[in-house]
This record gives sequence, structure tokens and C-alpha cells, in this order.
Amino acid sequence: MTTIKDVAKLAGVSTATVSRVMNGTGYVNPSTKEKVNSAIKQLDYRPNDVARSLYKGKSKMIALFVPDIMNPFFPELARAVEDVTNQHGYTFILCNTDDDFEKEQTYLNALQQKSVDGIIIVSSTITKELVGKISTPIIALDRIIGSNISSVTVNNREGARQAVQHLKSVGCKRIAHICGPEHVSNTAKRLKGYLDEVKNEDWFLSSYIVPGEYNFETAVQATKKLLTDHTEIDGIFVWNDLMGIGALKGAEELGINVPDELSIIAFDGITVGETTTPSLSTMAQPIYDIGTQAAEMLLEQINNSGYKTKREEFTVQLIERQSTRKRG
Amino acid sequence: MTTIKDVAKLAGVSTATVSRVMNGTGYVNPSTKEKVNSAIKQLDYRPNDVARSLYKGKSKMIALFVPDIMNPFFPELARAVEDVTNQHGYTFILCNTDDDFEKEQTYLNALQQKSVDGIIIVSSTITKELVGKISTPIIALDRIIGSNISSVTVNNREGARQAVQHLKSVGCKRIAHICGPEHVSNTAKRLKGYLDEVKNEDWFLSSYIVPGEYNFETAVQATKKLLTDHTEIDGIFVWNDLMGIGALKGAEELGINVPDELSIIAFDGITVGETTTPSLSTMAQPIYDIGTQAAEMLLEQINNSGYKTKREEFTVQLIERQSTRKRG
DNA sequence: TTGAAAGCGCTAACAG
DNA sequence: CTGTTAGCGCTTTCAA
Repeated sequence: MTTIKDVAKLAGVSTATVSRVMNGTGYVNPSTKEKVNSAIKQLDYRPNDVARSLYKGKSKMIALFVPDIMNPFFPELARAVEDVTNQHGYTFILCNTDDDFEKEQTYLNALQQKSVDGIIIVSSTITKELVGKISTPIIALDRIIGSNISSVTVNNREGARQAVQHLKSVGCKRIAHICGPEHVSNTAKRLKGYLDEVKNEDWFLSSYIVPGEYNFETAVQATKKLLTDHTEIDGIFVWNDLMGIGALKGAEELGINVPDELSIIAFDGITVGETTTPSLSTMAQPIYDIGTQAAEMLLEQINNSGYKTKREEFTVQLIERQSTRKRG
Repeated sequence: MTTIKDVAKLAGVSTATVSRVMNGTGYVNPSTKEKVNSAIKQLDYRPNDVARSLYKGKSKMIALFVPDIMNPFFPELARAVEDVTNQHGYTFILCNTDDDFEKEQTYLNALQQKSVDGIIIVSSTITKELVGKISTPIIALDRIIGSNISSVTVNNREGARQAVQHLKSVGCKRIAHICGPEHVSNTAKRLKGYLDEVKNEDWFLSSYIVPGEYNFETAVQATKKLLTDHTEIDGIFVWNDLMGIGALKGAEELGINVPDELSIIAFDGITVGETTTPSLSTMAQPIYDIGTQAAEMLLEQINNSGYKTKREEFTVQLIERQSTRKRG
């Protein structure tokens, strides 16, 4: 590998001068600058980032922790973060944590040891204590970790309310809710939103609330059980799109027509929701904007020493597709 | 940050001894080892990987280039690579290239400057020339780059043949093919497999072959046009699952029933294929195994200086789902 | 305007 | 068995 020394030698100057030329720091005579630049070009020299990092204590790398890369929500998010960080000359690292505390810890250590400059975290298991011990800038995404960690979220409760309102508006009379995983904070929030809308209805039964897991197959089964136990159900608000697609499948397997006999709406707004038949109505999060915002906040926190904790909340938006339709 | 010096001081030994204890290299008296270890624990010391990398010229990082993180195929693949690399103590870096030569080049430079130890590349645009200039170990995935780059692929042509055979076996009489993007090598291979099976059929028309893009919406349109122009078509082999789901949607929008009037089979075996209604028959690639294999080959190449170029080919497997069914 | 030299934190000869 | 020392490639005072 060619080093700064090689360049210095070829240009007939000291390594300090080469460094100055590269970084545009300090004064350097135009003619020697010329010589240095041509030496750089001639040798196709590229500085060693590791050496730089060692000196500076910074690596120009940013990481994103996601619980499940297989859920399309996260690739869409990752895409946004990647775009922003790349634009600013950072290298992007994606870490899949499975919402596993051990894995998160391992990653956190590894990244700190590599002088990663900042981390964006989507996690339900990580603790404020763990994060508090870390000096690396951190942003919480989609969920809130602690009061002194900046976060980017959406209005989950209000969004859930709107979802249920929409089901009512298309004529649903008995509306159920399939929940998300218990340990995820959004689960409680969306459940609250659902309850806001139904708890005073005379038809409401607590058994209309069914627990769910973070995956397709479980949602299929939960839906089938729900619809078998309660044949009167004509609307379901599902915790997220992935599970919503499972609900679609469950209904189909029971021979229940969506949307004629049953309306389904979910939450997230991932692209696959458009591709199903029927396509899935949803409360869409502005996924790309969320990722962008988080990345920008992180960069600000990295570069401004006087940064103060922020809390950003985005608004979800109803997207009506085929799985909910006005009934006559 | 606590450094090796702090540990040395606390333990009353030299930094060299601390280093030896950490790395288990060379002899060290049990009792001093004891002292060092307790000092490490007491200070919660973690070695600086950047300094290590600088000295060793290696970073314990591995990267994966994918053209489109939003296609579920790649997260599944990434998952596999991540698992293997993590197991071996490497940090995994995912790079989204958009099959854009400039982006690939930028990433390649950035990673080299960071002393990344190896790269797995899925790319149709990257050239052997570019890769040839790089000393970092590289594995080509899903596509072949050059003759002296190891690769992991699947039997695309034979798989395509089997897909068409399957369509025939369920009773299809007029079979079309929606191709992949022109510049991707697999496009030609799968097309050849299709042609192997149909070119001698008396019903075959070259207009049964329609060009496609790497996305859902285009596939919907291509399918609608195809089925409108050729109402006799009763089977379609689609280049990949994402586009296959588009074909499903296209047929549905025309009111054509799948599989009663039209059978559809695609290629890849991504999980979402199970979730659609009807679910999508496909030639499944062993995605996880492919990723695992590539990662293992890369690690071998990194660690064995006497490594020789390899070419691994996996076999795809027919998965019959609802989109193809025997017709009476 | 430029060079010499120290040092970022760690490892690996080389002595002892 | 352990310490001293040089050095990985770069940046930045400090002098000149």
C-alpha cells in the first residue's frame, strides 16, 4: 500500500505538508501544493482511514440497529439512513439484533472498540443503563429508550385511533385488534388508541383483543382463531402490516371475503402492502422521512458539542386500499 | 477511554504483558496473568480495535454489496452472511449499491481505506478490471464477475427449464416469459432455460417473451399488456418472485383467475411468496445456504494464503404453491 | 511557508 | 517469564 511517506518522497516534501494539502489545513505554497497533488495522482494514493481514526478517535462510521432485517419496514428505514450518512461521507453499518439483549451488547462493544461515531437504535430490550454508560452519540428510533436519549417516533396512539375510526366509517360494527409483541412499547400505545375508540361501545368484549407475535404465520393463526371464536367480527385493526398480510391470509383460508365480509387495516405503510390481493389499507408511517430525520439528528449530535436532547414525532397517514371498503 | 497503559499501570506490569494476556500469546506467569485480568475487569477495559487494525492491517470487518436492499431476497441473504461473520468475530457491513458503478467504486475505496478484510459482491455492473486492482479478498455472489474471482451461484438455466416443465405438467399450453433486467447475467440464463423448453413448440411466438424491470409495478403492467395482447396465454414464468407477485396482481386486475385460467411461477423463493393470495409457486434458491457458503468461502480466502479460486453452484428447487395447479 | 518530532493505542521482535 | 522499544500511517503542535 502506498503511504503518505511515498507521496512525500516523490513530491520532495515532508509528510506534514502532504497532510496539509490533503486536508486543506494551514498554509501551503501553491507550487508545492501542485507538486503534492500530482504525486498523489501519480501514485493513486488514498490515505489510510484506520491511521486517521486512531489519531482522531473517530471513524466516520455510523451504525443502525434493527430488530429484524427481514421485516420490510427496516430495509426501507435503512435505505434512508444510508442515503443521508453516505452523503456526509460516513460509512453505514447495519446491525441485526433480533431484539436480543446479548447481541445488542456485543454489537455495542464491538462498535465502540471501532470508534464508531454514532448509533441509531430500534430496540425494545436495550436499557437506559446500558446506553447511559456509552459516550457515543445515540438516537432512539421508533421507540423511546430513556429521557436523555433523543428519539424519533410517530403518533402511535392517535394513529391507532384513526385506524379504528376508519373501520367504523366503512361500516364495521364489531372491531377486533391483533396486538404486537408484548415487550414492544408501540404495542401498548396502539392498543390504547384502539381502546380509546371501542371501550365504550356496548358491543365491546375484551376477547376482541388478541395477543400477537412479530410474524406472519402467527398472525394467520391468530386471525383464524379470532374469526372462528367470534363470527360477528367484521373489522380488524392489526398491529403492523406484516401481520396484516397474515390476517388477510387467515381470512382467505376461512373463506371469508375481504373487504365484503371483513375489513382489515394495519400499521406501517411498507411497500408490500400494495402488492397483496386485496391490497392492504394501513396507517402509513413516513418511513423514509423518519430515517432521514434520525440520521440528521445523529449527525448534528456528532458535530455539535452543544447538542441537546430532542424528541421528534411524525404523523401517520391513512392509506385506503382494497382491504377496507364502504359497505352498503 | 481507558487504554492498555492504564491496565499495565494498575497491574504493575508492562503493556507488553497486558497484550500477551489479552491475546493469549507467549508465556506469562499465572499469578501476573491473574493480576492483569483483575485490572482489566476493574477498569472495564476494552482494547481499541482501531489501533489493532492499524498495526495488523486488518480490521475484522466484512462487507456485502447488494443492488437493492428493498428486494426481500437480499435481506435474507444478508442475514446469512451476518450470522456467519458474527460467529467468527467479524463486524458486518451492508452496502446498497443500486447497481450503480459510481457507488460501487466509492464504497470499494472507502472500505479499502478502512482495511476491510473481505467483500462479497452481488453486482452486474462491476468490472473485472476494477476488482482486479484490489487486493482485498472478494467473492462474487449470484452472478459471476471474472474467471479469477470465486463465485457462488445457482443453476439458473436448469431451474428455468424446470419451471417451464412444471407449467407444462399442470396443463399449460401457451407459456410466456417475463424477463429480468437486461444487464443482469441471470436474465439471459433463465431466458435460455425457458427457450430450451419452448422454442420447438409449434405454438411458440417470440412475442411471448417480454422484457421486464427489476420491480413490482413494471411487472404488473407487463403482465397486463401480455395477457391483453395474447389472450391464449395460460402460463407465465416470471424472472423473479417480486415480479411474480406483480404478475399475480396484473392478472387479478384483468379479472383473470390464478390458477384456474392462468398459472404463474417465478424464481427466488423469498418468504413473501408464501403470503400472497394465491401464494406463489417458485423455483426456490437456498438463499440462506448461499449466503452461508459465500461467507465461509470468503473467510477461508482471508485466512488461507494458499487459497485458490472456487466456483460453487447450488441447485434450485420447485416449490408448488397455489399459483400453479393441475387443470382438469 | 515548511519540516521535525511526538503521539494516537496496540503488537511483536528482541533482550534479558 | 517479562520489559524495552520500534513502528503501523497519519495529524498537529512547535520551531525555524
